[in-house]
Amino acid sequence: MARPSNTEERRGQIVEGLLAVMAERGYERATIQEVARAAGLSPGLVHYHFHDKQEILLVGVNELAARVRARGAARVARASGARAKVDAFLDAYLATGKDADPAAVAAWVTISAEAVKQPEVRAAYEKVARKDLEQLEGLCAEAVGARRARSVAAGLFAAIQGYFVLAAAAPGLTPKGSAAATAKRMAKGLLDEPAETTKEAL
Amino acid sequence: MARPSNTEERRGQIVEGLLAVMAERGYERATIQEVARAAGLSPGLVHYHFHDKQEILLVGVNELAARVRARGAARVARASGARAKVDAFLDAYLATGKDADPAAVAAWVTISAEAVKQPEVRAAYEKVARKDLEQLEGLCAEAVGARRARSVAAGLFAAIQGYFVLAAAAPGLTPKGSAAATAKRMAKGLLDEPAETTKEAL
Amino acid sequence: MARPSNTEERRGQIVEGLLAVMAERGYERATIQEVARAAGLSPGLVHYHFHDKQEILLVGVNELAARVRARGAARVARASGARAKVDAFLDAYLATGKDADPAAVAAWVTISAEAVKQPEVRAAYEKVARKDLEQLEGLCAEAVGARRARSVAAGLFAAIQGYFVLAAAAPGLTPKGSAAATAKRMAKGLLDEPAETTKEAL
Amino acid sequence: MARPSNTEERRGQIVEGLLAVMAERGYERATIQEVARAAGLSPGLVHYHFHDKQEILLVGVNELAARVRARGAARVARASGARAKVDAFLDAYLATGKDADPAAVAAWVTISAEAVKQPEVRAAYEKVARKDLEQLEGLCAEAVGARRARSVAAGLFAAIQGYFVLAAAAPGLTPKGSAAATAKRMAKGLLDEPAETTKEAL
DNA sequence: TATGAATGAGGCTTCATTCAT
DNA sequence: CATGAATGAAGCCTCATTCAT
Repeated sequence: MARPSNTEERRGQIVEGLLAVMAERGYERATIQEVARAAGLSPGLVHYHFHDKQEILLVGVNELAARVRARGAARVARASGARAKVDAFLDAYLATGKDADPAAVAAWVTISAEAVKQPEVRAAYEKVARKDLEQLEGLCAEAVGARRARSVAAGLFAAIQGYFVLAAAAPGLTPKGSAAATAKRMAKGLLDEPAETTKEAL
Repeated sequence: MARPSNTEERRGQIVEGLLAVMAERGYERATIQEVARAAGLSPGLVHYHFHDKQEILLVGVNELAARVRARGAARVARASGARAKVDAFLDAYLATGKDADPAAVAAWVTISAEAVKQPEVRAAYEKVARKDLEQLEGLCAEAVGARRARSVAAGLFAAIQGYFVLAAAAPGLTPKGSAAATAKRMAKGLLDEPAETTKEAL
Repeated sequence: MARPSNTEERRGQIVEGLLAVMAERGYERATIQEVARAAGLSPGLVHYHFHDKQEILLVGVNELAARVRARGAARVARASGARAKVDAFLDAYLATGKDADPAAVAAWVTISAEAVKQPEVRAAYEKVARKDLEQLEGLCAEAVGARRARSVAAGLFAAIQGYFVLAAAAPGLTPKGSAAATAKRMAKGLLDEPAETTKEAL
Repeated sequence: MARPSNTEERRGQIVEGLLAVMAERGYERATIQEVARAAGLSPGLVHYHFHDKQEILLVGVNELAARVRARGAARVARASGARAKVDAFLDAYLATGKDADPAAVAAWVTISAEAVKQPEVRAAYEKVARKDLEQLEGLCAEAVGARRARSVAAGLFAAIQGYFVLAAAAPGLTPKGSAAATAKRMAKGLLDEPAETTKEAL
């Protein structure tokens, strides 16, 4: 008698719809109409499953983070040794070729910009970013000690975010395919650096 | 006797107004009304001096780039030696303290996101980014040769952009004041690296 | 074997739900969803038992009237003497303390306003109001004669409606607990007044 | 060069438009489109001069109150003697014939109902009602002393509000033209009543 | 040049009602 | 009878842009 709920499926569709539209139009210009069309649903239904547009975005932030995180976890698990794990992490985030997901990168950059203005988005963004950053920090700490791991991980994480921005906002500006390799060389430089040098730099 | 044109002054005011409002509301939500108010002008005057809103943004992209470039040029000029010049460049972009300009950073991150969607903005963004990147590449080439300079400069430039994003979108996530120091250590690692290692990485 | 119909019970629940929600949100803002929730039913069921939202309201008008009328009838029956019966009537409508029903008063005021715009509601409102008014008129006629009873009853009835409005729309404006006493004093003045004065007033 | 502001004129037109539409459709159903049409303006202009629909209503509350208050003040000023002033007050509010304003009464009843639900409207409603009530209380106090004036004035004020409701929501229910006369007889009864009776009633 | 009112398209959101299950 | 998802029509509000003065 009672209908089986399909809410989770619908919510998933809608979130995917927003991420897809957002990747090419941005958040503000991703109209509910378009999101609904991308999801294959009627516009009214979007607001049946979500309170407002922002709520879709907040779920999207977590969805996007979960996606790359899954890939990262798998790669890191397969690697052995602290340095290798850091490299695996960087490879996962800066994947090219078939693992690359330009739409996801574009959506992520859009989300970053929304985080600048919308406190709720900022909180969600910061939360997932913090989780990823802390994982990277943990990997770095194995190689370089907890004290230095903080800034090293932050630097590598910043490089990742920056590669995202440049890939989405200025394609053709950076050499294709060099991101992961360069990031790994950055990691090598930061992690192999003798301690005394570090002190000077600080 | 025609009164002297104040168009350039007005245009400057308007661009500053947009950048200021955009830093906290984003581009889409920066209304012409607010921009005009921030500029101390009337709304109608905005469209007298600019064809449309996007035109203000395009000028803003260049204005923002020019600002940091001026600081960068001054610092680089004062430095001597290839490595020192690269460090000066990084210091200029990742300045903290009195030289820091959080509003400009927020506006820049917003512009990056607009560049993802608006071709005209992307073109303008890419142009100014390319100019900065090429300058950095030139500095790196002095230390490491033209062949490797491309990817090294791109990596460092990405790190800068990433630090911008994190500063604006997730303040408190990265250690305060570590950006410039870490970036310089990245540069050191990339530029001092023996050539053979590079080959392997590639 | 068909299960026994629970239609009347369900209709009653739904009407109560509407009155409850209407008391704090008004008719237009009382959504079917909320009404259903307040009734402990599913939204779809509401339109199974009622053709549309207005039909619920029309039943609600009568329900609300019946409630106070029951109390009035009981009190009036216990009183003896024309004046005492009028007082009992006023006491019933302007009850305070445990007999007071602020939600019902708020709902009633809302209904009055709906009656201004919706002809069907006006008809229902007018019908139940007329019935109450005629009862009061009958009581007054015992004391003052049919000729004068009409306007006297109307005045007292107006005072009741006015106390309702003020209680719901401007709580704190009128002295607490004075309504019934003052209304009874009004009744005394109107009913004991010598005939000749009346003529002048008319 | 600077355009002369016509904001006050426009705001007035819009408020009149809302009151007019509200009188026959109620507040919720008075769409901005209709209000604009009634005011002879474009819909967009309404939100140029008012932040939102509620703001128009709040101004309308005061406008409506000011209107009747002006008439009341004039009548009361012309009367001499405490009792005559109270009668003048009642005549002003319960005017019939050419002084009657059925649309204003309908709008006022609608406002009362809105006051039940919207706190901001309630505050505005309470404020203007309090002012009128206090004036009436002052007039009553001259006749009956401050102690009793409070409840007497409240009772008469309630009767006025009740006559409004009945006139708007159930026209034809109360005898035409009897309101002012009956209210004045109520006033006579309440104000001439010997003190000892009052004590008992209290 | 300058002002500020005016326009109108378009987006988000709400919600009564319907309907498949 | 019952559920809850689905629909689609409005409505409020925003805002870039235009224009009379």
